Amino acid sequence: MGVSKKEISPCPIDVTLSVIDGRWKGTILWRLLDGPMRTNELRKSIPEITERMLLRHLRDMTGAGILERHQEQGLPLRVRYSLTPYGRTLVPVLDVLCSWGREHLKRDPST
Amino acid sequence: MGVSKKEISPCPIDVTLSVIDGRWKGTILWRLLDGPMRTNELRKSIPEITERMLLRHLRDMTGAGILERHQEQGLPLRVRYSLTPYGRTLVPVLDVLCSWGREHLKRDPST
DNA sequence: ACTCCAACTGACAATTTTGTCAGTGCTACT
DNA sequence: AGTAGCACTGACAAAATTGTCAGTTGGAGT
Repeated sequence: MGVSKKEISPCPIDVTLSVIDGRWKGTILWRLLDGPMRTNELRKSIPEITERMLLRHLRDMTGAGILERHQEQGLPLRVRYSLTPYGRTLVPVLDVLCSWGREHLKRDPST
Repeated sequence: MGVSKKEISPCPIDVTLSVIDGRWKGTILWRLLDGPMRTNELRKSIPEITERMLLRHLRDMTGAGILERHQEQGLPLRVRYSLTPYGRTLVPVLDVLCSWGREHLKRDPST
């Protein structure tokens, strides 16, 4: 048998996971699926996260091109984060992760 | 507006990710998509992995119910790992991760 | 007998990821 | 003037994940 492509190329599964993982990235993306949110809204909607980690993950994902930061012009500082068009290409991925997760929870509620 | 379900339940995306992630799990699963493999075959097909880490991830995933260990009866010790029926429910998830990863590589070959 | 291989384990170090805590700049409210 | 909120950063500690290295068991090969 020939040498499969798998042995010479990086694993595409890992490529995707490297964009998506991190303790809170899944949760953040899950929130943003419903639309843009402000920094503080995100923080309040994820009570266990610390501000530090939220910001860190937001920056990671912004750097990866899947989120964008909108700073509303004007008075008090208001920043909204949303999926970029490129980030929206992840929606099917997230949906599939989400539904498998739900099934898994039914099967094994310990998680 | 009411309290969304998101604020009171664990994130199902994270549930899935917790099963799938770890430095080498994606790669291992990718190999096993093509069928059962022996411990050493896996090891050779992933040159950068250490034996220790391979075994550790295999045990994690076996414990999570997505892989199974078959010890062939008999003479030299031969162990094969394969996806369980339950683990096969992950195939669509892995496929989607895989194809997004491939697209991402085209776009951003630095990964 | 000696060496090798396959599968596996344990002690421990290095690295990476998270978390804690304090602090900045700017605006709004009273 | 004092307090509070928002977005954010840096220094550093704690914890989790990976990696290194040596060692075990049992059969096979010479």
